[in-house]
Order: sequence, then structure tokens, then C-alpha cells
Amino acid sequence: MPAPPPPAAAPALPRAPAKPAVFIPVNRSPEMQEERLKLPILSEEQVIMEAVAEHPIIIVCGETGSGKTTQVPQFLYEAGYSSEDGIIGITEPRRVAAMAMSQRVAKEMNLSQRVVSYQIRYEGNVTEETRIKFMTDGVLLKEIQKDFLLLRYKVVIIDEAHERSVYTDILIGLLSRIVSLRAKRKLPLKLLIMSATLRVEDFTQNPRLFARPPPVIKVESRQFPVTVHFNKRTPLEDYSGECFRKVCKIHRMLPAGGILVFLTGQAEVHALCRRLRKAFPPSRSRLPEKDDDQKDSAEEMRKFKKSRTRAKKARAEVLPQINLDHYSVLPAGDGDEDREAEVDEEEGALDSDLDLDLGDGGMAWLALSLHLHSTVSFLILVFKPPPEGTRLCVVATNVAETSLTIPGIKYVVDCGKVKKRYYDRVTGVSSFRVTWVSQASADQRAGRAGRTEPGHCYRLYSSAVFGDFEQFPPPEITRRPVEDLILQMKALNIEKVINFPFPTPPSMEALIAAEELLIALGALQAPQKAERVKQLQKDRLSCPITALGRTMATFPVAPRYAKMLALSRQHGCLPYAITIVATMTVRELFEELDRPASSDEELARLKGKRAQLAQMKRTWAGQGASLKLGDLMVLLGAVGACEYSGCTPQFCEVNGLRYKAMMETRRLRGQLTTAVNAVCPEAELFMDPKMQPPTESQVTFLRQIVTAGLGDHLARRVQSEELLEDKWRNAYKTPLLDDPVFIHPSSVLFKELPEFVVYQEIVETTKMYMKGVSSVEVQWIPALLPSYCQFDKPLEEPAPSYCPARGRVLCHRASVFYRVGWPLPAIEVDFPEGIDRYKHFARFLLEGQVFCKLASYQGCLLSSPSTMLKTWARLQPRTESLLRALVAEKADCRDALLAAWKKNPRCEFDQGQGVGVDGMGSPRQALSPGLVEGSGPTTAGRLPAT
DNA sequence: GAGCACTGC
Repeated sequence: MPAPPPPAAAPALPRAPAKPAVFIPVNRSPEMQEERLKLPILSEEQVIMEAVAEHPIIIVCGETGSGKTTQVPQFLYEAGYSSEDGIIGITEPRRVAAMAMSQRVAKEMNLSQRVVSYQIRYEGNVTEETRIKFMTDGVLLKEIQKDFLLLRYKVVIIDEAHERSVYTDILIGLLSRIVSLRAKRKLPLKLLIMSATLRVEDFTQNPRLFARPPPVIKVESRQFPVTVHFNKRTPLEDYSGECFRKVCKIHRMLPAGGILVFLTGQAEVHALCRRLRKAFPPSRSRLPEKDDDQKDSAEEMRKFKKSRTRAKKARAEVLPQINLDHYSVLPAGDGDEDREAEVDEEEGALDSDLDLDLGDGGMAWLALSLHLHSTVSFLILVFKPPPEGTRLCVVATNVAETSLTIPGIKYVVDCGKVKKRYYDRVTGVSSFRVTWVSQASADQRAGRAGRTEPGHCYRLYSSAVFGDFEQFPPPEITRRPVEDLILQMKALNIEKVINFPFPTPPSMEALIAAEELLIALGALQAPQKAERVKQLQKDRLSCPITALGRTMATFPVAPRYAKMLALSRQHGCLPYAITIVATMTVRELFEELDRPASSDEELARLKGKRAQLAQMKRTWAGQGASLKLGDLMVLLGAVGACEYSGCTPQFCEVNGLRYKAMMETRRLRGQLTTAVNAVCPEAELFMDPKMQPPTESQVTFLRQIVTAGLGDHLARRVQSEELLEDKWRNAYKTPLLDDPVFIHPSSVLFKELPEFVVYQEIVETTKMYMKGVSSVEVQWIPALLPSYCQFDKPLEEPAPSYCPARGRVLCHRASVFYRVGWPLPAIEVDFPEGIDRYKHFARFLLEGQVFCKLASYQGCLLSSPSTMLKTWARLQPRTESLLRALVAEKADCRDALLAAWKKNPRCEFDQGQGVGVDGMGSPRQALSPGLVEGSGPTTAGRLPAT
């Protein structure tokens, strides 16, 4: 392994590649050049360029803010690493970053956005002239589907690789192979992996990923220093209260500069904000008019005045003593914790009555809450510099850790906790838990204090606790289901996913669960039944993709939803299925109204909105057939109503809808409409803003479509005779869970309690709740979800029959649902493979049902055709030879028989030759036609539109 | 009878 070149001491080297044919020189205006020189320029340019020239793959390591994202593409461009036949591509894990970086680099280089462009999910400005392209990682992954070797690129840069987003991980795995394939073709591709922290072992010490470890180049940080302060003690419970005390202390005693507080959830954020505003009432001028938290009661006003008088006193006494250096403590492990501890002890006495008695150093105060669902008016406020003499205090969830950078932050208060989603690998149930962050996350949070000037980070836990943190957060790919990723990989013809060079592989259980789901959805070919036992292990995780799977892979949604889309080209269901899938993908369509209120007034307002939303949900769900589609009907109705009214922010506000989510749904519907049209142009789909509600029968088809997609999410109401314990009252049972699950109270089916339901997800809070619930008719289950049913022997009554349209033998079979053995009604299905099917087919053949001309021979037969159904031993020699011939030719249906005749016209029973056969079209199945052949269920079951 | 952090196609 080549040792990483030392950053500073490298000699100047000539740049490698020859000039390409067309090269747009960087022509910076004097102002731009001056502007650029003001920015710190990476001193490692020579080292990086030398490494790129020598190695196909290099890793560039440097903290956020080091300027590598904006500068490395420029170095490469200026060195001629791009032309019209191969450009520089940079991936980002976030859409805004891709867009903002392209704009910034274009500006710094004084080039048009036609040359330095971006491409993200719904938009982009890439042109023929584009030479540097910023994009999200998912966009590049989609491009690999169309052009596996990425021939449009000469350089690919994977930025923020340390964040280990699932797409970034898969890209790195794919690119490790693409680089060698391109080298073999003498079309070399350069790969740069850029990472903030030093977590590079997963890339360098992984021989399956990179046989030769790529060189690592470290670049200098451009961040301002942040002094880290640890608490001496770690509060066990009340970290919110600890945050409150720390923020008050900072505001009271430390010089101007924004404060950023990290908490774990929306409710906590709001609560702390309210408490801070009460302690230091905000300056009136800047709060948005609609902010419900700012309405101060008279009581609060009184406290405010009281605290102002004390503030003067506090200012006189406390401020002169405060010296910032006194707080300056070296980062963890340097043994300065005690000094900080002294500070805390000293002030311990003050802490107790901080709630009521606060001096604010004379500074005005603006406490704002920041989380994913913050309204736009709030966001504007957060990003505006506060007026002179006002201190900005932003209380935030994890959004502020990576997704958003707030300017002017000098102090960070870190509670050290984070709320994360956990998936049970076996059952798929998710829950949210608050845990300690990783050291890398804590450092990332601290770094938010050093964007504009040297800053301070106050950690509300001890350095010993910090030392026990995980070094890095586990990569996302190890923490969530991977069926979507596996489908994407199979679509790239990576069959043995187990051999894929993941930087960190998902767990075996997750891979198996993904493969099994995809098989059940029909996206992957099931291993042959005969081989199942013997070869199960071998076949596992190497099933090839089906035609249906390929279609599904082109839809940018989860495989369960992609299956729904693939099934929906019938009865005009596509526009509705697209809308339902879009809303299920966007999630959180409705405003969060359950937060605790700060005043009676607010409480009343929230109560009113909750009632209004509940009423609207009932309206959208409708009655009868429509209500049975349940929460998915609500989603469909909400989008329909909202679009009908023009999708205005006002409509959303009045009806408890999240405007941002509605806009996202609209864009996703557009994208899905395009995707469906691409697979199936005959559909001639378009987005109709005045979409009519589905008819009753359409609603029923939609329920069947939803059932087919969510088959592994089927639940059955616990029957009264099974009700042994009280905890099972109104409960449902699922195949994979021993414990009861419940319909969420926000569901429109909460009181309906249908016998069978499918659900979107189960979230465990106080109980296990199903969300996104839709009801299912029992007779649909064996027809739509045969892969989850174990079928009994064919029934004798009703007797097996011949289906002239499909040319096949049918029978009735009862079944039970897998693992739980729920009895399911008999439905008409294909007669199972085996000797009996040949016998029945032979009988129908002799009876003339298969080819009508044969019917006239019936009188000449020695015995009745039903003799065919006897055991071998009791067959007549003649009938036995017919059966043997059918078996030999594998002719157990009309098409197979015709094929056998075609192949061998002289075979024994060629009487049938020339007989006209009607209705030779391919079989039309219960729910087909889907978008591709075979996307319907595999049975012949007919579904009554009940 | 209710409390979900965050992101990409």
C-alpha cells in the first residue's frame, strides 16, 4: 500500500492529462478573482492533483468547511479533466447541497450555470455544455441503470462519504468495479471519495472493495476553533432542564453570538422554546404574527418587567467578571474537565432559581424552534441575521446537525442525545428511541459553532460519558430494510448480492428478508420448488429479477408500492394508484396537532383544528365502499380536494394539511406519471388537477391493488372466541408478531374494525399501532396473495373444470395463511402440477372440451372419459398410452399440447390437428393486465367486486 | 384513544 503523501511537503509536480479537444477556460473577472482569493484556497492542490494523476481512486479527507467540495472540482476542471465526451460528476447526499454547490462553484469560476450545473430529483439545469455536474447520490445511481460504465463521466467525486447514506454506499461499491471495467476498456475513470472525518478504514481496509487501498490525502480544516466544555456530571433524566439552565447562563454571561441548542424531538424543542421565552420575553418586532407561542399572558409580562430590573443589577455585578478565556477548556481527554467543573460548582447556587430570576445582560432575546416541520415563516426568521443587540437562540432537532447551517452561531449546547428510528429486523416493526449520539455526531454538532468565528460548545455530559460513545453512527444500510436497494441491484444484474462489495454489508437477516419479500411480490424468480429444500441456502440471495421486477425497479418508490403501480393499468385505476403511492411515499400529509399547548387559547385553537381535521378525514373517507379503502381513501380524498381547489397554502391551513407535503406529493405524482408512461405509453396518462373521485368499483379494485402490494402486512382481527386476555380486546394478529397490534386511533377504520386489514407500517409507542390501514375481503387473500397461502388438495366438489378461454384445467382449493393458519375460503385456481392434472386434461380432451371436434368421437370411445381419473393400475392400455404420451410431451394444457403437435405432427393423437382453436390470447388473470405480462396474481381466481 | 429524528430516486 502506498503511504499517504504528507500534506505539506510535496514537491510541485506537472499536472497530468493532455488538454481535451474542447476546453472552456476559467475566465474570472477581476472582482471574482479578488473574491475568490479572499476565500482560503486549499494548499493541498498539488498533492491532490499528483495523486489523481497517478491513481485511479483516491480519498480526500478533511473536515466540513475545508472547501474541498467547491475547490477540488475546480482543480480538476482547470487540469482538463472534463470535456464534452466526459465530465466531472459530484454527488451530494442532499438536494439543496447539490444545487447550492453548483451555483457557488459557477460563481467562483465565473462560468455559466450551463457549464457548472446540477441535477436533483425533480429538477436540474444540465445542458450540452455542462462540464461539472453536481447531483444527489440517488440520481447517479439511477444513471448507472441506464449506462453502467458511466461513460459520460471522466471523474466521479463522491462527497460526504462519511455520512454513509445508503446510496453513497452502493455507489462506492459499484464504482469500485466500474473503475476497473473502464480501465480495461482504456477509458479510464477517476474516482475521488471525499470524507469529512477520518472514518476511512471502511474504505481502505476492505480488500473486497478496493484490492489496493487507495491513497488518503488529508486537507487542512478551514473551520474556526471551537472550544469544547464538558459537564462534570451527566444529568440522568432532565437534559431539557439542563439545556435551559446552560442557555440562560450563556445568555446572561457571555458576549454576543447566536446559541444553537440540540434536542431530540419536536415536542422538546417547543417546550424549551416556550420556557426560554418566558424567562427572557422576546423582542416584539421580529416574531412572525402567526406564532402562537408568543402570546404572553399578563403574568408573564409581570415577570418580564421584574426580571428587567434585576437584569440591570446582574449586569453591573456579573458581566465585568466574565472572561471568555475562563471558559476555554481544551477538548475531551485533555484533563481540563475539572476546571470547567469548578465553574459549574461555583454557579451551582445560581442555577436553582434561574427559572424565575434571570438577568439577560441587557441583550434582547429571540428564541426560535427549528425542526423538520417548521413553517416557512419561521425558517426565514432563523436565517436572517438578528437585529443589533439581539441574541438569536435556535432550539433545534437533528436537522441542524447536517441539513441546515444557521449563520452567526457562536455557542452550541449539545444534550448529547438523538432520536432514531429502529426497525425490528424480523417483524419490520419500527419504534423511536432516544440514545446517545456518536462521537462523530457530537463533533459535528460542536463544529456548528465555528462557522463564522471561534466558538464554544457546551456538552451536557461528562468527558467520560463521551469516551463511551460509539465513534461513528452505524451506517444507514445496517439499520433499515433493504428491499429497495436489493431490487435496484438486481435490476443492475447483480444476482448474488451477497458478493457485492458493500463498504459495510447489511445483516444477513435483512438480505434474506429483502429477497423473500421481492420473491413474494413477483419481482424475483422463486427458486424451483423441487430444489427448494436442497438448494435453499445456495439459491438464497441469488434469485434473478423478473420482467415485473424490472418494471418495478424503474419506479422511484418502495417495491411494495411499485408493485401496486405495476398492477394498476385496469379500470382506470392508474391515476388513483399513483396518487395513493405518492402520498404514502411522502408521509406526514397532515399537520401535527397533538403537541401540547402553551396557553388555554392555543389549546382551544388546537382542539378546534383537531376536530376539523377529524371531520375532514371522515368526509374524505366517505361511506360504504369508499370507507373500506380506509386511510388510503383519506389520502386520496385529501389530495383530490386540495388539487381541485388549486393546492393553495390557505386550503392546506384550513384543512390541516401540510403545504410542503402536498407540493411534494404533486411533484412525485408528476414523476410517477412520467415513469408509468415510459413503461406503458398506451396508458397516455396525465395529471388531472380536477381528478374525479374513483367510482365504487374502482375503489374496490384499488383495495385489491393495495392488498397485492401489502401482502406481508396483512392482519386479522382477533375473533371473540380467541379473546382470552383483555389485552387482545380490539386487537389484531399478524403472522410475524406474537403480541397484539391495533389500528391507530387516527385511522378512519379505528372504530370499524374490519376482519382483515393491510397496513402501511407498524409503529410501536405505548402499543403497537398499524398506520395507513385499508380493509381486505377474505376471499381476495388466496387469489391475490397465493405466495403467502398454503393450498389444500383440489376439492372434489365443485369438481375440476376446463377453462376454454385459458385452455387449462381448473379446480377449487381451500388454503390457510402462512404461519398463522387462518382458514381461507376455497377459490378457483389452476389445477396443481402433477399426474392428476394430466388425467383431468386427458379427460377434458376426450370429452371434446379442449377441441370441440373431438366431441363427436365420444360415442366411439371404449370407456367414458372419466376413466382417465382412475389410478394407473386400473387404466385401460389405450387410455394409459394416451396419458403416457401427454406426460412425455408435458402436455397438461391446451397450449402445451398445441406446441407438442407443432414440434411433432406425427405424434399419437394428431386427430386434433387443424382444429380451430378460439381465444388463443394470453391468459388474462384476475387483476391483469398489469403493466407487464405476469404482473397479475398467479392464480386464475376471479374476484367478485363485492 | 393518540406523542415520529432525518434523507435520497
